[in-house]
Amino acid sequence: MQDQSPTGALPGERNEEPSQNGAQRRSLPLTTSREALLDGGSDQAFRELVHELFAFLMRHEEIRNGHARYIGLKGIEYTVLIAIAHLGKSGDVNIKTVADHLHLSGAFITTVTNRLATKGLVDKRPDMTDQRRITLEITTKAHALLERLAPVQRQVNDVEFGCLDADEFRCLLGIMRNLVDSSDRALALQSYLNKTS
Amino acid sequence: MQDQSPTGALPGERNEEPSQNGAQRRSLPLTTSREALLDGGSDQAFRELVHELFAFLMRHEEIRNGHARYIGLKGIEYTVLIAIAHLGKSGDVNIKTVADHLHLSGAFITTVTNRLATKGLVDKRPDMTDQRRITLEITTKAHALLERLAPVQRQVNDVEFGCLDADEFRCLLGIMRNLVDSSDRALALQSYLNKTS
DNA sequence: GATAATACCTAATAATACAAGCTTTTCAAG
DNA sequence: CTTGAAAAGCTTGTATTATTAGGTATTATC
Repeated sequence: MQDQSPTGALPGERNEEPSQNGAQRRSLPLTTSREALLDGGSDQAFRELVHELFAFLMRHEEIRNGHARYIGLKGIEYTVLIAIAHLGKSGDVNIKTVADHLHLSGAFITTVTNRLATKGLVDKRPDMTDQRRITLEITTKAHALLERLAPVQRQVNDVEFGCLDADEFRCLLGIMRNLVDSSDRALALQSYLNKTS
Repeated sequence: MQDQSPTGALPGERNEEPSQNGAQRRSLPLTTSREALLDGGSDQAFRELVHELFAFLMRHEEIRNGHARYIGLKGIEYTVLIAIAHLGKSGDVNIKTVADHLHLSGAFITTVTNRLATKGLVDKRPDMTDQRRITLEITTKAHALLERLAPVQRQVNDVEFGCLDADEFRCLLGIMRNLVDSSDRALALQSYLNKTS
């Protein structure tokens, strides 16, 4: 699938200098110690998961960029826009809400939402009860843009997630909900370990 | 969890201008049409999956950056380094192999691997059978670096993926393998649709 | 050989994201 | 009241990340 060794020639000629070739063939240290993730003491499958995760992640991001491009936005602008719409379903949305959800800095969300406001896609109103805050809402114009995108987006999403049946979908959703929380804990641990080094 | 509306005050005052507030409360268009991903005709759960996916993705990337920082590398340098080690298990690795796997441009992989080579972490040797190609290998020094990282990495990974039991792990790995392929197909469809616009 | 295609490199450029410092507002303590 | 700390958001400057364009060398095809 990766077009590995497309030369297909002279297989016997590899590794003529074994002294140079030792490092990466040697076994790498374990990257998890959890029983459930190890298979006969090997973390091979876990490593593969991590790599597949990254590979999917990059492709998914590129698909997002494509959706964005279709309606004249940068990838990150599209991401912030739909995050505002998404978070808006369960309460008022402000800069910090979005920043926390997307795990980006508040300063960055400020600049992106300003760009979106200039384009008339996001409405920034001061919060009634706390004048420091800005309430973010997507506009009717943004809604129309998302309507225009939807037909294409549906087709692409149907292919991207075409491999999922209903059970796998439920399974994946449950796992992802948990992974977000456990990742936050892992980040906290990591920063603690780095501090005490 | 998101510190939504921490003011906790005057809940009755929201939405005093309903005319401004219509857009984001209105129902958004469906983003998938697959039966298996819809729940009573609603794509709400699917949307949530997409958002959880992104949220996890950002946290996972930050954890990677932390691993990288621990051994004095940039996030992308660490990523490329372990990709070379990973791909090296199933054949020779060259610039294009890595670029395809990570879905980055060959030019970018060139600059990153050059940086890694300067640091003595990657060995770039011309391929025996095709002199245009460069065979990439991680060095003994890089191996030692990864050994040093491993103890910390294990602890952090154990927490990050602490929510997975053996069944969920198997399930997730299977799904991810499929998702990488289906994403590639989705990207192809997207670029086709954009061309015919 | 001539031509096309591929692999890689370099340089210039663009997109992305953050840190530091600032203003304003809120809230709690005096 | 008022004073000070903390929080929200904005501005500016900068670092990182990644691509595109243009170029060379090599291989494969006719």
